[in-house]
Amino acid sequence: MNIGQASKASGVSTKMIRYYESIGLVRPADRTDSNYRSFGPCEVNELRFIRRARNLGFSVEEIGKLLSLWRDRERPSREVKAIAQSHVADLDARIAEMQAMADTLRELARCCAGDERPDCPILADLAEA
Amino acid sequence: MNIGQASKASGVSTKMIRYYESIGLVRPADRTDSNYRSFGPCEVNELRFIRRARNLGFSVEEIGKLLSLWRDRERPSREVKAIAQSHVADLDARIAEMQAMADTLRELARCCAGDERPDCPILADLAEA
DNA sequence: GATAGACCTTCCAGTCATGGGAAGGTCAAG
DNA sequence: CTTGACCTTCCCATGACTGGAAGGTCTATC
Repeated sequence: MNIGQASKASGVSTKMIRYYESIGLVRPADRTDSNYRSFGPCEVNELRFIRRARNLGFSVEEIGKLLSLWRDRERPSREVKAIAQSHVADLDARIAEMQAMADTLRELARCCAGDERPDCPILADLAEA
Repeated sequence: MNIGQASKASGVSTKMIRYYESIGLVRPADRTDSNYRSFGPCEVNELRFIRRARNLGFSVEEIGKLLSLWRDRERPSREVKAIAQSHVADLDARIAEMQAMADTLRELARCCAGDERPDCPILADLAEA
């Protein structure tokens, strides 16, 4: 399986596969005689794992930890849960922050006529708040 | 007023003031004989405006539009409202995305014993979903 | 007037995860 | 044997910053 096929099978772009290898997130792939990367089902599974973790918003650093726990059949689930929970806390904090922004802006927009007149509470707020 | 004082008065770091100037978000500041930037109350107000807009999550590009509308006393509030509403929609979309991630992870973590045993629904999900 | 240290200047590099593209090697089908 | 679809490495760009080096300037004190 070359990199293009591994990409299709895993849903990770070829660019990203090379990048993950370059930063050490995955082990360097085997090479064919002509220096092409060669992937087996095991490597493709790892790439899929990475893609799913990215879809859940984990950083590459967190994924590194999750991967090594995944590879370790003796890992305590406690460690995985801790990473997940800290990530959830992180997500929640960012959600709350953005929610506050959206609420403020919605309120300002609600008070804005939104017509041809220049009076605008949104700009007034940005200028003087 | 030199850049350090303008920074304190506006809450925008000196690095950022220079950056905003370099990308053309604000007009190049006047210079003293010794080539120091010189700011008046008007420029400081613009910087404050920018800081508040950033706090509401507007991108630099959006802030550029807001600034030029702010400078234009004849602007129709419609245009400002449109920018604000499109930004709110953007925020809402990102919030929904992160909320979905957080919900999924919370559910997975809830099902994870989080003890010394290796069985972990979080890793199982990442590996097989 | 010398010196210290707190400013200022420009420029260059790094962050994070990713995409784009150039220059060149390899492979399979026609 | 050519074509075109792969692959390789390399560097560059993104957005919105932060950090630092090298060097000029200002102000206060000795």
